Amino acid sequence: MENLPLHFESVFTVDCIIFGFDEGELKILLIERNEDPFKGWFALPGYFVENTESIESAAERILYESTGLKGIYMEQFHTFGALGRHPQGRVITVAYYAMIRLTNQKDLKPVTNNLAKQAVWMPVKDMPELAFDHSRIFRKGFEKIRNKISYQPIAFELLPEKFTLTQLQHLYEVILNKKLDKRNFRKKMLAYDILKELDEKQKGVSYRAAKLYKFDKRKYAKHFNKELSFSKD
Amino acid sequence: MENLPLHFESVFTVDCIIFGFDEGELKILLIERNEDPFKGWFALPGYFVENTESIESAAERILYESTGLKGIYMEQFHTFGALGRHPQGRVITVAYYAMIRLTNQKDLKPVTNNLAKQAVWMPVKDMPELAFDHSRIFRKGFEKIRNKISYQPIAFELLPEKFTLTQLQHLYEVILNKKLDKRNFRKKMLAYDILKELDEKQKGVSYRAAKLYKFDKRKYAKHFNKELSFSKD
DNA sequence: TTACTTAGTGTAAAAAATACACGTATATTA
DNA sequence: TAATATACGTGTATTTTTTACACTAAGTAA
Repeated sequence: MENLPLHFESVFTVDCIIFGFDEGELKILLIERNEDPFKGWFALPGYFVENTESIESAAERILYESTGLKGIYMEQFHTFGALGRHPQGRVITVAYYAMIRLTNQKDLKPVTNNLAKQAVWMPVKDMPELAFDHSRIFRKGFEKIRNKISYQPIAFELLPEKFTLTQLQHLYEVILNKKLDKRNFRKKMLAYDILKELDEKQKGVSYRAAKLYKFDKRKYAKHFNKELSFSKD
Repeated sequence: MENLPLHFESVFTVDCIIFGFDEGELKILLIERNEDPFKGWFALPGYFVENTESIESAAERILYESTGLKGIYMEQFHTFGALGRHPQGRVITVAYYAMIRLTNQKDLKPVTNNLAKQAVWMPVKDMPELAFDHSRIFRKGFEKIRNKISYQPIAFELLPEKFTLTQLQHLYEVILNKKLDKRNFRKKMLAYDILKELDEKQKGVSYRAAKLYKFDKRKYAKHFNKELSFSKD
């Protein structure tokens, strides 16, 4: 640390768009701020990055502290550093998105701490205006995902481990905000060859039960030449 | 600036991959470092971001200081913040790429200053190992471009203002690193409807001269719903 | 005028995306 | 146990996009 010109230092943070899918709705995790500035406003979960951790570690830590979850698909999508985005001074923010499985929502206890009065799962369609420039960050991240999902199936982490093709289609429809054709959707999804058909059917529905499928990471990696995991910076 | 927890400050910089296309080769601008660490190594042009400028401004400034050019297509593509990427301490780097027109290369005087002994246009195919983790940054940026160009025509800034379709095809071939079919390439490129055919032919060739075309920003914006310019963070 | 070099062009085949409808299985209820 | 209601699961024809492929035309140079 001897030669670095320290007068160039800036405060910087990680903010996270944490997506969940519950009751047929796409939701994101927001905290309600308990401190000025923007006291009482909703904001993306975020935190300062320590000088002893990588940015990914910081993002993982925030995800963990916000949801108690680890090992989640997470992707850095943009860094925001406009002047004036924080009223108290220059702050650089690296933004990530993550997708998590909301089925055991009971296990997920959104944080309450001195900064956050409460944390809530907010349906994307009901999003209020957020603190700082977080609305803008959200829009940019959401657009990225919408874009990406069109050519790369990345949404499985949002579903329960076992899911039906109809559930998967509903998820796509919510993210893309349009109706999809059932037969074409299934054809295309199966053609990706990344799903494993199970010998099991869904339970507890009052109509013909659908087959369950699992996401197959091995096949995914084979076809998309990518691991579904953190990238190392 | 009153309440920000300053002990979270980090040093951070912008690095730039500046592409040029010259003599049928894709090149990037590198500086040869004149200072430790990595004295004598080649590195991406980069600099510290001041607390009084946005990240984009810093990137523009670096581009200007490295090449004397302004108003160039530039895109942020990733932020690198691994521990240990700088031997003297924690440094966060926001990476951009830019594409510039190398035809008036005489006007471009790569910087010489105390940090940089010299600046050179290095053919991508001859890239040496770079200082810090710059090789990795370069690979990531190059991959992004290669990816993007496949579905969005962004390479015009590399060509002279007026160019032939064959020149454009050569550029694509160099970036994608594969031969393309002439008829299919032209068909597809013209179908984008972003080129303006000029009433003019190339000069000074010892064979049949080809028609010249111009990139049409208006049409581009119309089709891709995007301005070819800086985004404001 | 001839030789040389690149420009410029079309069509057929294959692959991918889209549009579209009905019989089947299961649970519920009358 | 029969009727009803609900979502399941499937195939084909059409259109669009992508790919493969080769020759004549124009201009320069000798």
